[in-house]
Amino acid sequence: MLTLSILGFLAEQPLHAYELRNRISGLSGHIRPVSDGALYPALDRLRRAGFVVRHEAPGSGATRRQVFTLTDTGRQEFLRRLAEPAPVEITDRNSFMILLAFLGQLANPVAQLRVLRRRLSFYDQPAGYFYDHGRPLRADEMSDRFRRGMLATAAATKHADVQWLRGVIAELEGEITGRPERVRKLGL
Amino acid sequence: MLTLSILGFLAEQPLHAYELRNRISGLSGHIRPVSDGALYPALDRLRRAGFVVRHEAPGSGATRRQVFTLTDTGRQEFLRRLAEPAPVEITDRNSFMILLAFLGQLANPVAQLRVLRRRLSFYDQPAGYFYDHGRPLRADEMSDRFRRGMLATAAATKHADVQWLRGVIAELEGEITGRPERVRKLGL
DNA sequence: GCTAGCATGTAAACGGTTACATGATTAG
DNA sequence: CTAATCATGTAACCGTTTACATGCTAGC
Repeated sequence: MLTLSILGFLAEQPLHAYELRNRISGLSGHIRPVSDGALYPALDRLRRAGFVVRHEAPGSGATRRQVFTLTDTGRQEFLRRLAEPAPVEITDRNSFMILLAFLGQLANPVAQLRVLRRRLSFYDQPAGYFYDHGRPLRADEMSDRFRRGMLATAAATKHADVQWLRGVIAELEGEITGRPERVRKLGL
Repeated sequence: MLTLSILGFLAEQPLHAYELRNRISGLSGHIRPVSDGALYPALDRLRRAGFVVRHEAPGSGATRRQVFTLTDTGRQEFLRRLAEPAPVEITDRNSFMILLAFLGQLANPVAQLRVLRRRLSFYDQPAGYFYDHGRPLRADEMSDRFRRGMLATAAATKHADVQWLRGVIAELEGEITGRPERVRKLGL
């Protein structure tokens, strides 16, 4: 996920590591700030893989900035990862949010729809959290108030997510079917 | 977090690794099933640390089960980790949910309250996700619909969490102040 | 006959956390 | 004068993922 965040921000504009760190930390709501020990090696892996190139620039302080720019293959890799996310990037909400932050960079709305529909279909399968003899327990069967709270807040989150997903999917579908019609009309 | 889940389930009853795996996977809503390569080494670390003991039992199939039982020091460690969670276990929602799943095992409601209040106070600080020249952008200032969606669903989640936290905190506070009064009344 | 479930493990590779190391500038 | 911010990095340690390895039983 760190790698995708780096590629995503660099796809917008070249940035140096320090600025990347701030943006990535902001992306998670400062819940889990990136550590330098993760960021600098990650940038070097990307450089060795040929996805970014590095060049020096003066900093606002004394230390010179190492500015990273996405290469063409880096951009291809980024778009591929956006369009074909791994299963965990769909199921894990934190990971999906990072995907969502950069989904707008996927130029094709059909590709955007594919990702959003995968997330929505994941929500189709009901998620039972606790089991008694293999049977998932319903909220009202649970004696523990904290576990009931888990289920209640999870349900609220799911509801909000599904509502939004349905809305944005309908919006995109309208734009896709709407556009060719208009083009046809204008063309005639 | 894997370690806390293991300790939590073993605090309820002795279990073998396979059963633990099922419960831990269920706990996350099957979003991120535990891999054997994480579970078995984790159990062995706990055994070497003296937090669990292992003994054999017949399985339903051919392979014999390795049943793990929490030791007294293991239970102490578990309760300590529940009562004094690391910062990331408060800020990261996934981690906090695991904490919540076992918070009922903390016998003292005052200790439970301390944990819940820490989570609530984390929500006090506003979370800006994207920045423009250092200034956090509001949802209506953002041109990207997916990023607006991120903020919207995050706000809904936060709202549900805060509502629930306030409710359960008030409930616990009532029980704490209520109980001694009744005891006093009965005592007189 | 085959797949799914039950049941336990190991090893290599990878990536992240924590701590260490350095040094200039700016605001209180 | 001191803390925060800017700015870049390294090294040890730790835990997770992924892939490999084995073998029985029950249901289709």
